[in-house]
Amino acid sequence: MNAALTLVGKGRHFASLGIREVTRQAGVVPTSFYRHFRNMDDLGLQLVDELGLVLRRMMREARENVLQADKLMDESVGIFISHVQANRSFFFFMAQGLAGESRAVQEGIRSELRFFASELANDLRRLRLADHLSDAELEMTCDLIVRTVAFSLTDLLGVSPDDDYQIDQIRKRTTRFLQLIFVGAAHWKSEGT
Amino acid sequence: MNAALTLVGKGRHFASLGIREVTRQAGVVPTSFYRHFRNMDDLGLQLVDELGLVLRRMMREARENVLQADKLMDESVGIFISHVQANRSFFFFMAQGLAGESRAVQEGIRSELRFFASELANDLRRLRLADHLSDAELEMTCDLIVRTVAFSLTDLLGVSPDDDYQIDQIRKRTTRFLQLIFVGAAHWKSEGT
DNA sequence: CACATTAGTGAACAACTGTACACAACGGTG
DNA sequence: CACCGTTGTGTACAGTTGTTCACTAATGTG
Repeated sequence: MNAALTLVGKGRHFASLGIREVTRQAGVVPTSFYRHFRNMDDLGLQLVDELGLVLRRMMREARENVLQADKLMDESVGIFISHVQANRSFFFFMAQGLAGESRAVQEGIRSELRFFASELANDLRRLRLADHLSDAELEMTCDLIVRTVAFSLTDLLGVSPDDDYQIDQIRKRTTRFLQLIFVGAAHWKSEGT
Repeated sequence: MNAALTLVGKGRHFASLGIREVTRQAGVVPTSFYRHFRNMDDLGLQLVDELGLVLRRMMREARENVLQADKLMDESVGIFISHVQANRSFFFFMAQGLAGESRAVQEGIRSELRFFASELANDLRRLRLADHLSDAELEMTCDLIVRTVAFSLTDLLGVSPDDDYQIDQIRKRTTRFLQLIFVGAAHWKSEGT
């Protein structure tokens, strides 16, 4: 699994990896592959599970560090970006998998994102930051937030990890996106639908 | 190019396609490939160009059909969805390419999206729907809109094209996302930044 | 320690891959 | 018609692929 991630981190697409290639990178003979996985899709599914752990760690850190509501977004986006930097290959895999070739992997990642969104909704409720929204409205908002951040991932993975300037641009842009969404959510009811 | 698109439309990932596979699908001998493309990346780049045309057609249709501002979003999302249905393979390619293996293709698609966002900004200006926003703010809003719709693409491609119920769900959700963003944009200034 | 399970090995296979080359059919222009 | 640039063909080759099988090394439990 590490070998596959390494290759993905080097710019290869998961869908184009072969068994021999992965085992070669792992420093192991091709046949060993079958001791652990039935095929590449299987490997992908197990990677999705590990990806879930990575996302949960990120969420926990965000929960612990976001104390005042006014810095919520700056902090969260910052934590997101630092986790992406620290687990670049995983996030490459995630970005690829969303439109990947294995339906199962695709569905797995999507379900991780849904879970993330619903956890986020819980947190916002808990912090009493969305009292005027119904459950459905809050869920929609969180869904949009997660999607927006997930799309920023594509930007983030497109620039070199050392390019601090570009990364900062992405952070600012993402933060403004979230602010815009929050403003929308804050005034949602007043518009009526 | 059609052969490659066909394979992608069948669920294959572009990154995993080989020259022989594509030429086989095209009903042509492998060596013929080199008469038209240097390698698969080259083919990808030319597909991006064609994708640009598809997007432009879609934009034109939206411009012609969106007459009253109040139905703007319903109409636009509807047009988007019908174009996706009509050019499913192209949009598969686009979704894949965003996190694809060829940096050039990636950049090409991203630039198509940027262009789309800036055209959208022009249109909104022209319709006098964003008079209270500065150019930069409008651009940000349109960027977010395009991203949101692009992400919905992933949802749309994940369900069967005949599953009218699910497609309708996606349309409604996407429309609400856009409404939320518009509400945010409408109240943006008043919040201050 | 002895034993059973798990992880890794090496050789082998047919099938497939990208690419090179010299050659043939085609289509339009003079 | 003759000519030439473009597209397509057939053959060839070395390298890679997924998967199989019988084998050995490592591991942890009684």
